[in-house]
Amino acid sequence: MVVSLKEIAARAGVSLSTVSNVVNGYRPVGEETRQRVQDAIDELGYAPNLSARHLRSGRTGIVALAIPELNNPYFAELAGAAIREAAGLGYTLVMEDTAGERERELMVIDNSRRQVVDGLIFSPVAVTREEVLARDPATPMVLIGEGVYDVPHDHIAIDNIAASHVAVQHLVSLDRYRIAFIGAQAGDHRQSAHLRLRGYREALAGAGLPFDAALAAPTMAFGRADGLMAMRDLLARRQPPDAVFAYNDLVAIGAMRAVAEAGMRIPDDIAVIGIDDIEEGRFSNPTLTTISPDKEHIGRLAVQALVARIEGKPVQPPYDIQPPFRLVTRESTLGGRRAVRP
Amino acid sequence: MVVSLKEIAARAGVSLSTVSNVVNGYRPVGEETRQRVQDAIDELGYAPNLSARHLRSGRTGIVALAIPELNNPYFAELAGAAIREAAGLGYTLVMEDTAGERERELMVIDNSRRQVVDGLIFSPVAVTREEVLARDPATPMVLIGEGVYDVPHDHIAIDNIAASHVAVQHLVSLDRYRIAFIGAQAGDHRQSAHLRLRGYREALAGAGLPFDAALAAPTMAFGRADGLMAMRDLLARRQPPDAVFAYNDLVAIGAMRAVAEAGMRIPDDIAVIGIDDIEEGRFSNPTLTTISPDKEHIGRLAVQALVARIEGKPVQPPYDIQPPFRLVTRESTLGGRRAVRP
DNA sequence: ATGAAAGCGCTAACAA
DNA sequence: TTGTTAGCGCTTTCAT
Repeated sequence: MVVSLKEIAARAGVSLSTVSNVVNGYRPVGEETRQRVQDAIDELGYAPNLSARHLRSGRTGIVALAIPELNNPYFAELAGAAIREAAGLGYTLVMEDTAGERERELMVIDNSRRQVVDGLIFSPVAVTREEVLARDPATPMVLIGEGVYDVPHDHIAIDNIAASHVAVQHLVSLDRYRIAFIGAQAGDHRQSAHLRLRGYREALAGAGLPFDAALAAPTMAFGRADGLMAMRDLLARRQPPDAVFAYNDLVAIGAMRAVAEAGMRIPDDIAVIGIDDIEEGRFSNPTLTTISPDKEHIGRLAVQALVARIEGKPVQPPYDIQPPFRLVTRESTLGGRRAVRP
Repeated sequence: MVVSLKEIAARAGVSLSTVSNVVNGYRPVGEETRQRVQDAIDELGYAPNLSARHLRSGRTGIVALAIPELNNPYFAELAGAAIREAAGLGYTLVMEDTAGERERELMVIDNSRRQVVDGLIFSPVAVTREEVLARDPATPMVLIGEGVYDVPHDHIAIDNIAASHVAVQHLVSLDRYRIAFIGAQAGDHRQSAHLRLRGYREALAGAGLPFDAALAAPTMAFGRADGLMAMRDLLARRQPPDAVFAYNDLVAIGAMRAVAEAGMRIPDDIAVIGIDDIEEGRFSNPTLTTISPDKEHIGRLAVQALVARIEGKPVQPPYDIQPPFRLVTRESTLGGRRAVRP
């Protein structure tokens, strides 16, 4: 049996608006009245009808998280944090999988379609800067990860260049000199592939190492299969690399698989490092050295920033937050030391 | 600018209900009128207000998928299929992560909380049969995976016993005789752990092998870390197993990690098989033999069954569907044959 | 401090 | 085939 304000009002012998006020605290209510209403609510088990509330107030209490691949554990882990934070702030988070396709991304940012969410956290892949600018800004949006830059939206992403520096420097510190990068992207979208490539080149230069275009392997996408294929190519070269910096952990895991297939050893023959610190890399053979962004932090921050916009907190210029990250060394670069606790 | 039915009606010179009818097709509309209305809709960019529609019709067009762990790639992959199917049927799917906690599961099945979803797809872990029965059946629910049995709800899950038979028989066919099972559950919840254990025992018996309780390792949960720990214990035994059947792929991967840590070889010393066929197992070292349920199928079926209930299709007794599965052999049981395509 | 009442945008029953 | 209208449950303005 569904209970509405009306039943509560009747039971407590007060008007609709009084009940509404005890529920929402929009205006003060006398202590004795409040108690009576509260009792009625508890007894009858009232819960507000969100659609009605929305129809009247214009808010749905729903925020969306649009990501390119639910399959990518990085996003799955991030989503977990975002869902929890949203729930804590009284919002429901719904996930949309854009598959990284421009079409679906456009659908997602064009919220006017159905005014069903109060805000959007979006990890863009294929969409252009112009398309983002053209968007109706009525519902707030915060960008995570891949950046579409120079756009009036909050943006949360690690410092890709700095992260790449750390990764490459780690490899250099291991006396590796033919360091490959897997995930060099061709097109001008997927900014972070660019940034990571740039960081890679800068770090090489900083270490006095030459940049060899043959070692910067482009991929179609950024999954395990892409890493596998790129690494096979690299290994087929006359001079294979002695280390690999992968765009992300998934690519790194694919690359490690290719090395194993080829009967070579990690890290003895080839050291491997990724970015993301997905759980998978803590249990792979060998375990994967990686750059670990604080996913929990990113998820919470994204939701907080979005909710702040939705609720019209003092209008700030768009944030551009770079959450912390750290190097986590494991077997794929440090070798034989078997970890006791992964 | 948000456009409502009223604007369309005005622009097309017809009444509200006519516009509503061309949008929803509830009653026929004259061809010429329809065209005029459609033009207005296209020009003005009308999209229905879902909250208003819901308030009136009692339907939100939202279905929930409640799973114990977003982090488990099995569920992530399943969710992808479910989201697509839901979208195809005109529903939005929202995900809830129960973390396998009884509290959160109870929240989820008690939809009266806020009548915000039309139906629920639920993968129960901790909740009891009685708690499911006590639920207000007003909004339909379909159960997937872990079963709470003898309950009036559609249920979709592979035949756990048959799957376990196939797994164990595969190991037996490899001349393994000390076959361990990791994931034997103590409590009476998590039915499928029971069923898989039972299938394991039956298959051993069928092969004329003794059941050794020391080889049926219980775990706290079913993640990589659980498999790792259980396998370490198993390896510390005087007589370690020569094969392992793991509750799922995640557990299997943890177990494989423990074997690697111990400096033993897979499958030479120990063969490993899991259930789920998550992508991770196609790229692990070694690649993981597994029982592959048709996740796409499960996801679609669950949504279809739910939507059928929601839309009040001819009332059938609850389905109990067992989607197909198949054995996928890889290196963790077949050894050295390096796959060319994983 | 409380109540009455006007809609939010839509669907569906009732009329024509 | 089309139009009119009564709410769905709630928030919020205007009275009291």
